[in-house]
Amino acid sequence: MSEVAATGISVLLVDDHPIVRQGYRRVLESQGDLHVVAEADNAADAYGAFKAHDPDVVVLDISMPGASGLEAIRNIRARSPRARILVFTMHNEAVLVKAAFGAGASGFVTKSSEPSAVVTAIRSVARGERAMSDDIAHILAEESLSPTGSVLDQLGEREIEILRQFAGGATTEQIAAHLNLSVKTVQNYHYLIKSKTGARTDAQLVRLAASCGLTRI
Amino acid sequence: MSEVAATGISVLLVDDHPIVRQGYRRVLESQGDLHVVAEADNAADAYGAFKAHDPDVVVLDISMPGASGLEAIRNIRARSPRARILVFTMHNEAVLVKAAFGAGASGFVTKSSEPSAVVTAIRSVARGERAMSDDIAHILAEESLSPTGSVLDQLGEREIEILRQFAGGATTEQIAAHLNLSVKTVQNYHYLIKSKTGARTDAQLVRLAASCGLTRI
DNA sequence: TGCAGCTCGGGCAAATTTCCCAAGCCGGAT
DNA sequence: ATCCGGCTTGGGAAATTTGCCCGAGCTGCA
Repeated sequence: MSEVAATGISVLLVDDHPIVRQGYRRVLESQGDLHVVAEADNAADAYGAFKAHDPDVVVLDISMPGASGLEAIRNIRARSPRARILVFTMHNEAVLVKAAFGAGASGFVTKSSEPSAVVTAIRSVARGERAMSDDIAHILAEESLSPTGSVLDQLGEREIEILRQFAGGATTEQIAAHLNLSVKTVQNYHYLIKSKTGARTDAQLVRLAASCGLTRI
Repeated sequence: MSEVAATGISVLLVDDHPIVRQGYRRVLESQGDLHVVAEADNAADAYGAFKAHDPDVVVLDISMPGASGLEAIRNIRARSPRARILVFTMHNEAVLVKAAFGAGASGFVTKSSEPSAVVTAIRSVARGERAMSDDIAHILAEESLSPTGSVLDQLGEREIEILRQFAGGATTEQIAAHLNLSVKTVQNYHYLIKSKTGARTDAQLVRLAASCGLTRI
């Protein structure tokens, strides 16, 4: 592994937009102590690049959600528990942030942050510290004060899975077949999810799922 | 106005993410002939910055959709018909592209394009040419061949309005009350819209509406 | 004039949603 | 060990909605 103090901080950049990667690369390299040693344009390639270059920090954008971003984090951490991963995305849902940290991320910075915030966060993460941008901290703080946590916290695993598929456009039959359940059970879940979340309409459910990063539109 | 050949191309950068702007700025300036003379972080400020700096090209990102991006384009073009605007976004829906050109954009490049594509597009647009990235051209070409144009083209005004409200989360009753229609009529529209668009599920309908910019999530 | 398409709504069988209920399971608290 | 609570799975029955067919009034256009 690299000696941070001696050689600076090596960074693996994961983002699905080439131009965005190039931009970040320039911003980071202009700092002097940050070196982008590799790039990947999708979650699947991220681990290969990580193994090949053993960077001090992985800066992972990925338009998220879906789960591919989270999977990439888990993927890397599962095999290299030492890995430092900084999530850098335009999304700012509390659920997403929690999920990212839960999956093993060391930091979470939104794109609305000052450019310097990313750089600072990378250095913090490289030192083994946790890091997040101010807006994320506020959102998390706000959320921890409100009695009602994230909407998804009220839902069980099965419910979340069914909500995801439903919001993705699947019919009740398709979901039932997919999960090996009776149509009736899926219908009941559908109803249960609506009551739990307070959604009165399927459309509201879809919007909810989307705003929680459960599905991308 | 500036002499392109003599002074290079001046660019106004509009993007809501500061770090992204900084990245683009570096990428563009490294080209030698491109100079970022101003930045704006929202559609509303874009025109002010345009008037103040009279750039050769406006590179406009804006997370879109909504309409704020389109409004910014119309806004600028309405008062400065000479303005060259290059839309640069991660969205690639045909409807959005058409809307952008319809609003007066000169070019449309997606973020999935090669970095060089943006630079090339900026130069083309500065010369007064139309420009678009390969993927956009393919999507438009594909669409022009399919008998079904944009999904929204098949829908009447009333249908679109009902679809918008429905996708926004309104119940059938609310829509009926809002538009002074019988619930039955709204139900019939709901059904009609589904058959016309081929959506089999309410969720699919919402996604469709969102992808057409009919509703923001 | 006549056709075509949008808007509006009735009707009715079939499907779905809405609730209520029960049972098995599992983990944590007593 | 036992009980409680929550998740998961489904049945049942009434209430609604959907899927499709229909007719009527209106407008624009050939």
